[in-house]
Amino acid sequence: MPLRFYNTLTQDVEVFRPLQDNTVRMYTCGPTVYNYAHIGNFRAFTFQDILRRWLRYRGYQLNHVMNVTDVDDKIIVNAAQAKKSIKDYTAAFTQAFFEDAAALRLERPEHVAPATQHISQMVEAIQNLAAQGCTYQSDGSTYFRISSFPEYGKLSHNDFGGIRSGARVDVDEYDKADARDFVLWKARKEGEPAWDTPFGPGRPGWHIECSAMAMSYLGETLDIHAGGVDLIFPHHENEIAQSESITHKPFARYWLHSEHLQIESQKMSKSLGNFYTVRDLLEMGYQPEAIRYLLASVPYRKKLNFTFEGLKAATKSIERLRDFELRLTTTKFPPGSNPEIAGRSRAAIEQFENGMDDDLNTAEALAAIYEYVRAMNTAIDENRFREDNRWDAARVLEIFECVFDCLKPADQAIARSEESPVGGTLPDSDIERLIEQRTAAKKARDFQKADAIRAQLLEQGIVLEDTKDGVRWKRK
RNA sequence: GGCGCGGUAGCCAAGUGGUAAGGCAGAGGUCUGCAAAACCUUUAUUCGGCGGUUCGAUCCCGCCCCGCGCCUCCA
Repeated sequence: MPLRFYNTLTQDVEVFRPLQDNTVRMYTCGPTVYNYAHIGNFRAFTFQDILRRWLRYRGYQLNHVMNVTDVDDKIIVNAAQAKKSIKDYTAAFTQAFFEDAAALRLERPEHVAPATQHISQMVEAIQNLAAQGCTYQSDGSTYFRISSFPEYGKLSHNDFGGIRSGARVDVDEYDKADARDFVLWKARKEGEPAWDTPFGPGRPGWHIECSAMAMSYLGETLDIHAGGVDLIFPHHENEIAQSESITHKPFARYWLHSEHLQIESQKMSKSLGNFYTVRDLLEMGYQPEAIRYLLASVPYRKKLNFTFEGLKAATKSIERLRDFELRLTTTKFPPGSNPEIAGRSRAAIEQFENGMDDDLNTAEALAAIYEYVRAMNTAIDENRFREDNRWDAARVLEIFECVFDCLKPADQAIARSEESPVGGTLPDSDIERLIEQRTAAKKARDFQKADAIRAQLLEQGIVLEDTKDGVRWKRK
């Protein structure tokens, strides 16, 4: 089965094919840098990362643009409260965002587009819309006239036909002709940043940046546009209205939306205090790979119930896979290759691929890995695993890592020094020497001394495992 | 009210018209000087409830109950 995605536009699962040759032109809605992004935000960004990685695994070249909204109401308010310039304020949170993203091993898109660096493209887009009669001005602001776009509502599947200007709209509340009209350009206000334009000084409305930047980097029709479900309406609906009014062509062919993350079955909110950032969780001592694994392990269209129990389970799951990888690389196997193992490896890869191809069903893909790992552990226990089968197993783990990227530990020196400043980093040579001493003690049947050495190493975060091929150790 | 998503074992979570993947946790066991790791067995006669279609439904249809999201800024 070919690669398929659920398309919000058609409400159906569709086979994916890029418009032009082998390149996928993709636009995703990035962060608004008014604060630290929380793990709910990062669920969406992790989904986008998984999407990127799987597209590439499937042989596509990527041209991915992500915007950074660096001017909006909240930014203006927060920066003022922090007594910082907009520029300094957003620069700090932009940097923090990419630090967190790096901790979660999110690939950097080919283009990161800050809104304030693309004002001219937005101005051009608005002028184009004005020329086509899709806009009007009111009190110095420029609005998009929704009645000029009959298809409005096709993404969110809302029927706005019945709602006409004046019908149920409180005309005093807005300066808009129709309650659903949205602002393209906000009139200048005292104390707010503003740019001079042919249609007056002011700053961009939220939606226009995505249309303008997406089309300037990727052309009139994108292959994929992705974001969180909360963006379907009005943001993406408005993007379609703007873009298609300009080009009269489809703006994006596949619309992919990730579901929200909930915390302990509740909505995430500041008032409930259940609002976690990546750095909150890292400070609690959780591994970034575990956060990534947890966010990636639940298929993106399903609500993800974040719990600490789940985060701990993710940590243990990764440990199991790491232990398997360690066993593979440290065990001595008889020479040759067992064709049964090779065949089982190919089957695991196929199952993994089938899962991912099915609208990025990561749960299915993971099941393939775990079933495989258990089968291989059994094969090793029963001495059916051969030297050359190492490469079969390594290939399976490699493909897993292409997507999940959580086996290689983060910089352990840093992680450990934060967690246990006393413990420090014991050099490998010291560890090896202590292990030799313990082995000698064991040989002399001095188990008390042997266990003391093992306990001593454990205090340093070093776990020993006796195997028939000798002692294996790992950092906890 | 409109639009949309979901309710599967203690927790997380796949899935199919023919009788329930996987992970974590729990219990028992094998192995081990003891551990660790690994493996084995075990944990849903049952998939929110009630009807219907069908030889047969967790999966299709209807109704109901519950949770969540969007409809204003929001991943």
